[in-house]
Amino acid sequence: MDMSERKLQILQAIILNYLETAEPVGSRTISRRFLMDLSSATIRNEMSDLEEMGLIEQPHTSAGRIPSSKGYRLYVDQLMKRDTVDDQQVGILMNLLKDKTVQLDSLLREIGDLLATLTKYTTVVTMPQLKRSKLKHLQLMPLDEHSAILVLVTDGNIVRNHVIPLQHPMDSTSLYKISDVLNQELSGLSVAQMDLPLIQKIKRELNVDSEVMESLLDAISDTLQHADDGDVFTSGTTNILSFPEFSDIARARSLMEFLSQKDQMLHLISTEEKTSGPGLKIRIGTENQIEQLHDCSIVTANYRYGDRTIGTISVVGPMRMDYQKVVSALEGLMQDFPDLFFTGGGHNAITQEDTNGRET
Amino acid sequence: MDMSERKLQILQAIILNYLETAEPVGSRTISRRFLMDLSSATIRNEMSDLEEMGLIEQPHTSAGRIPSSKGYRLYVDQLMKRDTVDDQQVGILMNLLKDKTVQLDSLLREIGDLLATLTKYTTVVTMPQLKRSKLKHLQLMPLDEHSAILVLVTDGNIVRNHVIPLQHPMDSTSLYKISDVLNQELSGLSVAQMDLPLIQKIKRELNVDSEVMESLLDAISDTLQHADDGDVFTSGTTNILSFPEFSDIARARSLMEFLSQKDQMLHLISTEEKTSGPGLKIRIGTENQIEQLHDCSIVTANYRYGDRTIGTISVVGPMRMDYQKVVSALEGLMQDFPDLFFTGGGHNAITQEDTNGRET
DNA sequence: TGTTAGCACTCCTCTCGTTCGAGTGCTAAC
DNA sequence: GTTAGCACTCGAACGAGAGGAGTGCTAACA
Repeated sequence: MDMSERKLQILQAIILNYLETAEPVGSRTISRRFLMDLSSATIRNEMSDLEEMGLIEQPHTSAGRIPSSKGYRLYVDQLMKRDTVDDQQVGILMNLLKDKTVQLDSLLREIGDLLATLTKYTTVVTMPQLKRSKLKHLQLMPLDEHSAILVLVTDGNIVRNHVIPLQHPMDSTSLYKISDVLNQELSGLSVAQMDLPLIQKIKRELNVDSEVMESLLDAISDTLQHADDGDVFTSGTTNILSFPEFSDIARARSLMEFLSQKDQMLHLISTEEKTSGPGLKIRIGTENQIEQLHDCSIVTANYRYGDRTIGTISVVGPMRMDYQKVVSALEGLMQDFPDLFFTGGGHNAITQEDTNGRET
Repeated sequence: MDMSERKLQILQAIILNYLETAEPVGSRTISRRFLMDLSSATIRNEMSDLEEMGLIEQPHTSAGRIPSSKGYRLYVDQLMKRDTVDDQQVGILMNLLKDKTVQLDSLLREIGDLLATLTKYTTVVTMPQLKRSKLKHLQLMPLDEHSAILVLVTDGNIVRNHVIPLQHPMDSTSLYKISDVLNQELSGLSVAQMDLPLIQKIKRELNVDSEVMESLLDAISDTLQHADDGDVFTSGTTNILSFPEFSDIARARSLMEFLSQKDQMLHLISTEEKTSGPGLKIRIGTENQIEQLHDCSIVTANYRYGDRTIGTISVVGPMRMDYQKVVSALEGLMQDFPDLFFTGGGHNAITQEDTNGRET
């Protein structure tokens, strides 16, 4: 079956109306609100075709139609207007953040909050993983007799700190001295590179013989190896409760619990990250592998440091979500923070990994 | 009307049964399940009295009774068993945390998570405020040409960091030197004490004349003054969705949104903090000032550093909550971390501020 | 005097049938 | 190709009625 211009108009009308009302859309509604020069009967025929193509579906016989995952996919890829980026509030608010020298993690948090309030959906931000970050500066600080604090400044001015156990008390002067040496040896390297062999090498080079020093180095290396805090920041989860598709409390609960399980989210989104190019990535309904997300859509942007992707910012909402608004917001964000995003792709940058959706 | 032993038994039976079922309790149920030697008619008479005393209430004429705020208050103050503390799982799990030298804030987070999973309610932990904390150690670290990082270690090994703008680039050696001086001057003081006059004094003492130095000190003082991050950590919010009293999604939403507004929570709980003594504090239903919490109860423990209260750990649940379990869990916690809590009060430490509840 | 059986009454909840209306598919006419 | 008309479907809304849990009151009993 071929795809006429009119069919596309009708599909778009259904999507628009369903976005507003969250109720199945009937032929009459479209005839009155969108295509006044056509009768409902004509539209009925076209809708029948659209259903056969798998772009819309019928909850039950005597109901209107709702868009399917495939329908939304077509809308997002071909129909959606992509040029209204900057007359959003985004720009104004973003500018507030832009000027300050900030730490990447708090910037990301603020962006997450902002996107959640702006879109009224839920945002999920994966924080940069320590292991993949490069060390800028390192500093040992005295804490008490049994421990010191190791402060790490990495890419994007993120500050992390860990308690390091001490075999024997050490004063701040010696801690400073060690810090200096370690800085020379380690800064510029990624944390993942700071493995045992490297530490051994440092030990040899420094001709470390004192037991104290040796145990300290071991403790540091141990801490770095085990510090894998792929943190996830979520904002706007309560927005979920205002969508009619989640008026069933069990559904709402299952989704919210899923979103609050950091490890799961991390796993989910980090698999996405690998597959996607510079632009936005949209996953619609059943395109999501995970059961709980089958009636949700996720729009994801990767953020970078230098030329490496180091994390993602996602907006999660019902499949019915206002894709245009979400995409605009994210693209506005990407324009406003060119240092944080790849900006190669431009308009046609929306990518889709593989169409292994499970529509009928 | 006088309060017979039997009336208390009946009240307790109602509370117990309502905790389990979340449904109004009838006289017949009590006669069968709790007081088999009394007929339902007798119990009806007693229940009528209890209602007149305002301890229980009737949702509608032909329904059973549910406990009122006042009823729960009496239960908590007089009836509840208080001795089964340590056969809980608490102890075992807590021990995992106890050994390590940890930072207070992450310890509190873990405690919050633990209490939420243990009680199946929601926990709210207010983090120590920077202003009220004492400085242990301070360190400036180079970041880039325009900024340095100020790392503060305070009471409880909490590490905070702030970006400090620099007028001119400074190398790490000079930053170390300044750190040393500031450490001598400031460590041991509370952050609130580090106000402008003190900074001025330091400037004079150091005979600071260089513009660079002066602007740096100003920036530090400015940062400290404006850093008021009374953070709130919440865990187990989704548990709310499993209580029948919040099966109405609007109610659930209103509560969850309230709990996620950090500033509001902070305000709410910090007013509690002032009024309460060493032990646990329980606020039941309408005893809460805030509308959204009128059918919730909150059990709060203050935690301390040295002899100052610096924050609170609260469990929030429906008014029907299992007070005994929650109190046990919190008291177990307090026993396991004697450094973190005042342990003067002991058993009768539950306090109540003022009985301005609004029961009929 | 306290306890209990009995009974009328209330009122919520559940179920079932009915109606209503939105929407469809099909057919025939334009 | 478009449209009017019509029969049909099916969910949502409504109301009546049954059922049941629970109460309060009264009268009898120990």
